[in-house]
Amino acid sequence: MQSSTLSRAFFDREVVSVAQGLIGTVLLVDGVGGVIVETEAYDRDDPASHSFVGPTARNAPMFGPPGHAYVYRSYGVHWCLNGVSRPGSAVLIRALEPTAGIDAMKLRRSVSDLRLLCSGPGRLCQALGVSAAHNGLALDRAPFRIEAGGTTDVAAGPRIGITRAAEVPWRFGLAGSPYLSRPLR
DNA sequence: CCTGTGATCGTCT
DNA sequence: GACGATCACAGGT
Repeated sequence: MQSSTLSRAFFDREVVSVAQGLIGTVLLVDGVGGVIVETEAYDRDDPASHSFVGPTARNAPMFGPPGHAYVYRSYGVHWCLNGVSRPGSAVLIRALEPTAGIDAMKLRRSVSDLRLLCSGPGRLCQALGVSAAHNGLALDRAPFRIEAGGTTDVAAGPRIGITRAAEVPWRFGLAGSPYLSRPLR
């Protein structure tokens, strides 16, 4: 029996609900990945969001159809993966609990500690091999796969690494998971 | 455990 | 020309 995968309709909802709902699902890229344990929501009218300034070349996927990937480069070094929700909104995937393709992830990251494999948006993209080549691709077909999971233990807190709207509690995580990029009290 | 800092480059001013 | 939705490492507590 195959696990059900998330449909486009899942992403065509209010972005905060999507961010919360992604916690506990399984994200795979070419079969490599794990359980999503940390996300952040970014909205169209959100000063911290890349979409706040309106459509640009970089944020174009955020204004495209729901259920697609928005991948951007962070600090000139790292890649970060988002799932696009309604126009101008997206969910940043911040951390996974590694479960599939662990050897491949260790090789890509040159790290053996499971807790350091996918605990951060840049780290998980490196572990899963996500790059600009994935920008704009649909999340419900290869190489992506997101399997429905679900959890009831979602905690919230302020988002990380932003300066504007820093107090908005749109960071979500699996409470107590050792795979969070940072504790979520 | 915690804080500070350099790396590095695309994007927008 | 400035600034990041980050990471790794160094050093002090």
